[in-house]
Amino acid sequence: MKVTYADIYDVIRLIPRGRVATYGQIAELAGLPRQARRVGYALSALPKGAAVPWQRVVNANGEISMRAHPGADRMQRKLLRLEGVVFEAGRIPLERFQWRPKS
DNA sequence: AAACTGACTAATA
DNA sequence: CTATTAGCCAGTT
Repeated sequence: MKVTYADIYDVIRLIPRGRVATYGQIAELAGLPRQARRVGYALSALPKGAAVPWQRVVNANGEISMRAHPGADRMQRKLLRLEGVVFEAGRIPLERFQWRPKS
């Protein structure tokens, strides 16, 4: 079946406040195993003003991934800290903050 | 229709 | 720690 960017956005909307998810994790939940990259592609195409908590998506290392817009990584960090997510040595301890759906 | 564009990950050296 | 490699495709122009 065809998985569109909108489907990926739907998964990202499920991430609770104060939690983060990795690209690979979202890819898997969206039915796209091993296609983490496409999640990144979808986010880069995210329309301005879309109701998607994009800041809760980080890479597998708990770090913020680079993007075209300069300074955006700094803002992402700020937004996450406001939600209670802690950064240690420039990264998020995923064992504590990664979203675990269903459990 | 065809070319171009991108927020990744895991494995290996 | 860094570098390289293979795996992946919808949306926009």
